[in-house]
Parts: sequence; structure tokens; C-alpha cells
Amino acid sequence: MPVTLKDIAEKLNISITTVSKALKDYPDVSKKTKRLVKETASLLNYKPNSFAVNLRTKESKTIGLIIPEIVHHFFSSVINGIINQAEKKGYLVIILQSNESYELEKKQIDLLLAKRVDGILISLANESTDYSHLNEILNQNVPLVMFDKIAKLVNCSKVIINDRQAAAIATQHLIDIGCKHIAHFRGPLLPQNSIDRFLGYKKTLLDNNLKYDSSLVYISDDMSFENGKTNISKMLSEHEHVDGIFINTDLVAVGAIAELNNRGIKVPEDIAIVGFSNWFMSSVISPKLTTINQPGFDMGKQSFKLLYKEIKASKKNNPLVPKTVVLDTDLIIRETTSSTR
Amino acid sequence: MPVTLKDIAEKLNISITTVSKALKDYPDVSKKTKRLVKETASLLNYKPNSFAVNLRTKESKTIGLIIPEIVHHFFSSVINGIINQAEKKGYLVIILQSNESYELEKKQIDLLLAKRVDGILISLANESTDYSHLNEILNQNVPLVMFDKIAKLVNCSKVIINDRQAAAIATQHLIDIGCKHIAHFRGPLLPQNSIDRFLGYKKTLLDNNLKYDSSLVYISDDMSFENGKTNISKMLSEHEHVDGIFINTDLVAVGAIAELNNRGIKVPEDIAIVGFSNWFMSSVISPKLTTINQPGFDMGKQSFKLLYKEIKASKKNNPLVPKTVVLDTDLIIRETTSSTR
DNA sequence: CTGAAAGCGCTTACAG
DNA sequence: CTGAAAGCGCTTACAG
Repeated sequence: MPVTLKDIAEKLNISITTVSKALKDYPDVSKKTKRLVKETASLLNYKPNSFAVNLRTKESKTIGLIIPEIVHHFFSSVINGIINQAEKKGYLVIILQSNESYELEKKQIDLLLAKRVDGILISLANESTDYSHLNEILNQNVPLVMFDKIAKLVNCSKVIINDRQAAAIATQHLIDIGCKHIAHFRGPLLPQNSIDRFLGYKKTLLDNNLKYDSSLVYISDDMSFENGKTNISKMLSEHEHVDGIFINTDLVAVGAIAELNNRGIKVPEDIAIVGFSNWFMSSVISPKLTTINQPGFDMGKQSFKLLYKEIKASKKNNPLVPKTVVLDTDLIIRETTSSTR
Repeated sequence: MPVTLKDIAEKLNISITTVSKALKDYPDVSKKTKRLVKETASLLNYKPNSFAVNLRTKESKTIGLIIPEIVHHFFSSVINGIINQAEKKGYLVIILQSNESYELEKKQIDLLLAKRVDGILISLANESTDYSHLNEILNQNVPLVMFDKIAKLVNCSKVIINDRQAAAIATQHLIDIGCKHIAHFRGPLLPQNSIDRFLGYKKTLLDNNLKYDSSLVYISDDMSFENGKTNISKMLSEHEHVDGIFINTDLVAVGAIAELNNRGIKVPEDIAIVGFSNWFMSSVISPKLTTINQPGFDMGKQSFKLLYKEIKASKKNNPLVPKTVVLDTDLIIRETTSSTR
């Protein structure tokens, strides 16, 4: 049986109240009593029963995190940033994976709300179009922060990168090294970041007086290695002059490069490529991938920090005005866009 | 304010007791009352207060997971297997990262015990030599299952692969394709799987009447890409005839291959390589890496299953005899050991 | 079939 | 400086 306040009180012949106050350093307890209580507590290896504390204080120092996919370099970096920062502030993190499914995401939010976590961090599933489950969180006054894959219309704090700008920088880089016919492998239609990267690509073409041709835009349904291969095959059968591709995510880019290698098409001489995310893998393949570095760890850290502030504020019944933090990205130039291989 | 049993009771003019029993389908409540209570509960959107339930039932349906590193293909697969299986059984998972540090691991175990999780899953940090923190878990009668990086001497259930056998198969494969001077890049000295893989390598050499030369064994301190490059450099400066290397983990192998590529040394013609883990990356580099496939997802799944059984048993005060589950691995032959490139 | 009562282990407003 | 008491929201043994 675990030791309780009662055990300490009985041992010292004082009240439970005094024991509790002594342990929490209330000013109205004598030094002597405090010393005695603390000694006894550590002697008996007393640990407060968190279940009771939770019930009394109505908080569990636990937050929930829902992520589309854990086995994913970017997201696991974000997780790392989150639990790192959370631990510093004394919070634990329950992690759930939506598998890009709206239904699962919804169920998991219910789970976390039933669990009465102190706050929720979420990166949306690609499938999620309806936001009632997210508003449900806000209705219950549970602090919510969205990151990376967000819903613009939900009124909560967000941590994102400037996808449109990053995509513009990537596309401009292809133009700068001389590409004239630039294709784009985009993500699914719904996620905001997939849309923004596409818009950044399109705008940059037009800003440079290059023609935008919608048939040069290919969709990677599940953002996989295979998608990269099939998109390349499709593209090559439909277009002859493509000399550069801006690809929504590194994994697809790696698949694309593999297929180009197979076909003996030279990267970057025949077709230059820029990816997105800066997975570790990208620096290890041949040729090494030029890509946009996305600060996963920092995104996790900032997301928790925002959530933490909201938790504090909501405890004081003093809710914060939602805020959007935009993190910097940078272009990492490697072999798939440099001719000095 | 969240709805409580009391709210429902007052609305229906019955007792809290009856409401509670009706919701849990106790047989001694009339059908009519049950219907009424359930209707009202769903009308008011009643959710049991988990804090109160935890305090009463002394369980939280939450387990803790400590892992050395999250941003790691193998471990993130294990996490995936664990939370997947846990969710099916109605358990949530709190994840912590030890960063391969013994001190952190110890602190995190304290955290989880203070939190009174229903059970703990752990894969040990490389640094951990002392096991008192693990025995502390057992002393408090909290179910514990170790996986992958285990301590043989701790008396709990375990889920592992047969590292020695897998290493033997990898080494034998190098011998079978004709290698005569086989080096080994091993992991740090402490972890059991690093020891076992080394032993499998050594034994296989001897079984094949090849000489075991300890100077052909190099240590990768932090199992990094860089370790692979520096080990290769060191090895090439010390030995001339090496024609095969069995490398403890894929990331190091990828670094090794990169360095060999840089130096114009042909893989597998000059030096053949077998890795360990089957990271996604391994099938994407050039040449593609022959490796041992380690079933991460399944290891997570089995670990949770074992823990779940122990939780059930310990609730009935009927503790299980610790059990070790050994999962199968297989050799994936790719280009770094095949001459048909 | 229904309900009063005890109790899980804390915290804290209040009295002395 | 100390402590009795109420209460957080449930569950369940027991009485009727």
C-alpha cells in the first residue's frame, strides 16, 4: 500500500491538514513541524497520490498530442520538441496517431477530452475538412494549439511555417539556375500547407513571366516514395521539356530521383529537383537533395510554449487572444540543383 | 462546468447511486430507469470525470513509455505498434525520451511512478548499467515490460529479437558470398544487443574456421552517420585486406557507404556490407543496403500485449511469471552484397 | 429495484 | 501555529 498523508500524520501525531501544508511550505506552519514532516515523508518514501491531486486541483499536468503519423522524420522531430519542452514545465504528453483519418482524429479528441487533459496539440489529418470536433475542444474551454497542418478557420493559436514563401524560394531557386519548364508535385488537395506550397510555386512562375501550366502539377495522394516514382513516369509520358521540379516533400522527391536514376535521366543536368522538409535521408542519397529545411524540433517547442501560456491564462479565466507564430525556413542547396557535382 | 452524476440525479429526481449503476448497466436497475438515465446523460453530454474514476478505481488506463530516442526509424515504429495496440484496449500512452541518459531515465521512471501509470514499457539507455530504478518499479508492483534494449538481470517480461542469431546470419551471408576478412562496426560496450551482435559475428567467424581479429572490431559510440565515416577511415588506415563489414546499425552503415563512395572504393566489389535494422533509408541509397529486418511495429505490439496481460493479472493479485518473447528477423539481400548490380 | 453512506487521498477556507 | 470539516466526483458494499 502506498504511503498517504494520513500515515505521516499518524506517525507524528498531528493532523493531515498540517502535514499537507508542511509539505507544500505553507507559511503558517512552524519550521520544526515542517522539518519533521519532510523528514518523515522522505523516510517513508511518500509520493502524493496524483489521482487525488488531479481531482482536487482539476488539472492533471498532462496534455494530449494528435499527429497524423509518427514514423515520419518531421513529425517525430516535432514530438521531440514538444515532450522536451513539456518535461521542463512539469507536463507529460499523451500521444495519439490519427493515421490521416478524420474519423480517428475525432474519436481521439473525444478520448482526450474524456481524459480531461489540460490542453491539446494537434496537426490535422489530410482528410479533415469539417472542424466541429476542433470547435468542441474550444467549447469545453480546453486550450488548443494547432501546428503545421492547421485549419485557418479555427479560432485558436497556431504554429506554422510560411509555406507559400518557402515554396516561392524553392521555385525561384530553380528559375535562378536556369530552369524554364518547372513542374510541381503537390500534396493532396485539402491540407492548407499543400495548398500554400502550390500557390507559392504558381505565383513565382508568374512573377518571373513564366507560363503556369496546370498539367505540370501532379498530386501525390499519400506523399510516398511510390508517388514520386509514378508521378515521374506520368510526367515523362506527358511532357518532354520539363527541366526542374519542385516537390512538396522529400520522401516523394527521393522516389522521383530513384525513378530518374533508373531511367538514366541525369539530375540535375536534365532535370533539377528541390524537395521540402530536409529529412535526414535527403543528405544521404545520391545525388543529395536540395530542399527546404523545416524546423521540426523548434515547431514542437514553440507549440508547447504557446499551449502552456494558454493553460496558465485559462486557469485564471483570462483567455488569451489566439496568436499565430510563423517559423523561418531555409533553402539547403545540395547536388540536385548544382552543376558542380 | 462539466456535467456530473449529481446533475443527472437531480434532473430525474433519483439518487446518484442509481444513476451511476444505470450508466454501468448494473443488473439491479430497472430497464426504465436505465433508459431514462442514459437518455439524460447523452442529452446533457455527460462524460465521467476521469480524475474521480481514477481515484476510486486506482487505475488510470494510462501507461508510460520510455525510449532512448524518438527521432529514429526503428523506435518510432515501435511507438506506433504500442499506441496502436494500446488504443484498442482503451489505454493511452505517455511517452518520454531518455536521450540515452541514465540520469534522465531514472528521473522519468520516478515521474511515471508518481503519476501512478498502470504499467511501464521501457527500452534502456545505452548508459544504464545500474538497475535499481528498474527494480524500484517492480517493488512498487507496477507491471514492467522491457523491449529491444533490455537488462537480462531484471526480473520482468521482455520482448527482443535474437540478436546473436541475426548477427550470425548476417556474417554468414558475407562469408557465403566469398568474404575472407570481415570487420565489424559494433555499438557501445554496454547494451546487451550490441554485445549479442558482436558475439554472433565472432562465433560465426570461428565456426567457419576464419580467424577472429579483435583489431577488426570498431566501436560506433553514438551510432551515427559520422561514426560510419570515421570508422571506415580508421579501418582503411589500419587494415588492407578487409572485404566485408557487418555493421551494427543501418545509419552507421549508410555513413560507411558514403565514405567508401567518396574514396572510390566499390561496394560490394571491393568491400561488401551488411547493416542491421532495415530503416527505410537503406532501400533508397545507392548501392542499396543489405540488412537485417527488425520488426519494430510488431515489437511494440507484442510489448503492449504482454504488459496488458500483466496489468490484468496484477489487478487480480495473481502476478504472472516473467516471460521473454523472441521475434523473428530476416536478412534482406540488396545491392551491397550482390554482384549483379 | 432504489438509495444512504462510506471512502478513495488530497486541498483549502475557516475557526480557534 | 494547528486542526476539524467540507468537498472534488465517483464507486460499491450494504440495508431496505
